[in-house]
Amino acid sequence: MELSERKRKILAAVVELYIETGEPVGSKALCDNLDFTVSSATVRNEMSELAEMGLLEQPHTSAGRVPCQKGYRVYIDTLMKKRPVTKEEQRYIDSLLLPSAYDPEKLLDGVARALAGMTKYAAVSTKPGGSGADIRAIQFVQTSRRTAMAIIMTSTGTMKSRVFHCDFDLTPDILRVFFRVLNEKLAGLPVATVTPAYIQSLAASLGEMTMLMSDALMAVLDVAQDLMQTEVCLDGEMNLLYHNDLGQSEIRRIMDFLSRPQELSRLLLQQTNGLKVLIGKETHRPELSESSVIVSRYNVAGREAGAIAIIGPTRMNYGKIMSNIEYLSGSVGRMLTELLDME
Amino acid sequence: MELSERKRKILAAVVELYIETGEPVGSKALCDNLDFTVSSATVRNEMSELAEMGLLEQPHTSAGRVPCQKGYRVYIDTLMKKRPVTKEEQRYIDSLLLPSAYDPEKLLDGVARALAGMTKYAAVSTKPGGSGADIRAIQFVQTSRRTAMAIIMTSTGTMKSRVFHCDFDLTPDILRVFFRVLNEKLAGLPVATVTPAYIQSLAASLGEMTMLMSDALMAVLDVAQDLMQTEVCLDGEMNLLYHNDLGQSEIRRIMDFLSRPQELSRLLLQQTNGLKVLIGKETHRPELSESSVIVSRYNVAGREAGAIAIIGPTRMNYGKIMSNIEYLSGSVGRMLTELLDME
DNA sequence: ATTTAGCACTCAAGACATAAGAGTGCTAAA
DNA sequence: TTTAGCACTCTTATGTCTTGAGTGCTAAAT
Repeated sequence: MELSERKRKILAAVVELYIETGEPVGSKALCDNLDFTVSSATVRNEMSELAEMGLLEQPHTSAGRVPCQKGYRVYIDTLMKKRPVTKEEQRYIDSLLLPSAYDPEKLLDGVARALAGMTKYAAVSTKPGGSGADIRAIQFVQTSRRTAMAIIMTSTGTMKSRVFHCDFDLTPDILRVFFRVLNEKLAGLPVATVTPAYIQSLAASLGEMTMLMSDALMAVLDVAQDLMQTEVCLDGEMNLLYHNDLGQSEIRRIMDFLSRPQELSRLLLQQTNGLKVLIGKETHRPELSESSVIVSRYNVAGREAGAIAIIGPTRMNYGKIMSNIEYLSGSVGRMLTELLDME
Repeated sequence: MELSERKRKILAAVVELYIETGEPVGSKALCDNLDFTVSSATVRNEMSELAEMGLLEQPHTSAGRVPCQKGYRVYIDTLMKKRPVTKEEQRYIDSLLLPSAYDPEKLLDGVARALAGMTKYAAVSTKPGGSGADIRAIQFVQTSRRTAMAIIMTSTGTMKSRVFHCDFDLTPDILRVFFRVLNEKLAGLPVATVTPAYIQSLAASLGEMTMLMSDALMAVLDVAQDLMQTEVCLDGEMNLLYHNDLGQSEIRRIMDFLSRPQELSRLLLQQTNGLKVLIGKETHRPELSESSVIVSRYNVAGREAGAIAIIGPTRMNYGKIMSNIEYLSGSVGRMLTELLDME
């Protein structure tokens, strides 16, 4: 069936009214919200056809219509007018990000917090993966008689550390050896190089020093693998509690999903193309079959580096939130790119 | 009124049965759970007196009795038999903590996670405060042309960092100056020494280097203040969603409280004396007036260093949880003390 | 060929009544 | 002091009725 201009307007009005009020919208209420005048009967006929087309649905016979997932999809793709971010919002966002502008680790924490605060939904951000980063330096600092901390700094300004324990007393000299050997061998290499196999072969090549260094090597391997893992920042999960279109069990399912960082980051990073909206089943995650995800990849130096997203009920103000996320992800990308360019 | 032996037994039985089932307990059901035989009428009389004394209450006229907060208090103080941790539980706890045994930062994350996993309530732990720690060393690592990272290591094995930006290009030589000057001035001092005033005076004493170092100084100050702040680790907040004696709004209030780390840590750290149970209003926090907090201070080298706690509904299995927390806090204290002794 | 008015129909939600069941409190006997 | 017995209370579940919102259909109007 064709989607006439009038149907499009009616669909848009239904979606917008429903998003605003949360109540199923009836033919009468809808009449008052159209920019042309027709009787409620006409609207009823149109709505009934929209329902047939699978764009609207009725909670029960004598209720108004509610957009179903396909309806939202059409609305977002072809009907919605994007509301640009206001100057105030821009200023607000910028002011939230500025304090951590020089630290990529903290920056993405800040992004998640800002996003959660602005949208009142659950917000996620992934840190720019270690995949592209090189090892800049490896530091060792003694923390007690037999323990020390290995710290890897990367070219992207990320830093990770791990405390490790040796079966012999450490001395500044030993630490210097750790430092010298490992920086000699690893500095400048991509983090991804440091695999268990690589460390193994490195250990083998050390001759009589192998024993001395094995704990340090394991620690460095650990840190490197930590660095390789995409880290996700989560904020505002409890915002979900305040939306009463999410039922108790619905909330639980979302929270369950949010508590699995690998799956979460996979969902976000398999998206592409900048801004994307996943409505309910489009997420292909049973836990999210009644919620929506708005995700935007951010680019660092022209390459997709990470993603930021919000998760909330299907009924949300897409226009506003999409523009917010888009602006935010642009800002983050720009900031990170600048950091990189400053090298 | 006196609390006769029989009343004590009845109170204990009511509390235990209620904790187990979650249903108000009636006189008849109670008869079957007493280690002596009396008629339900007798029990009724006793219960009615316990109610008068403010230890039990009735949700409504024709319902059984439910312990009220004072009732729980008496139960915990004088009636409850502590259930010692089983060997299995010990092994389980130990296995959870061992991986991060050498890293105080991660250890307390692990504790919160373990506690949340075992108890199915929301768990909190505070990291051993920087108050007692000395600065062991300050490292500087360049992260881009004009940014660098300042890292402070403390005597307790804690490490914090901050990226900062300078208005001039950094060189290895400049970083070496940062390193030399700041370690000379600050290494060995208690972290608490590094106040804004102290940094100010330090800056003043640097003569012509003041300009060069001001960004680095501010970063170090920032890190030091970060270190001084008690950090709290939170885990298992969403466990609360699964307890149906907590209503929607109740959960929200608790979550609200949990999201304010300063208040949370204050509540925990103002407790003393090892293990403590705060029932409802005893917390003196309106948000927690219907929940209980079980908190245990842990000692490092004989001094109260931090605290671990769980927060959940008033109706919880105090016996089991108290012994778990006690064991856990003992373990943590021991581990941290060992770390310290290894210096 | 559309659009509209009118009307019968459906269904959810609220109000109200009723019945069942759990548990108490009281009284009087043991 | 304890217990049996019984009346009483209050919740919860169930069922019925009513109301109102909103639809779908039909037939008239444009």
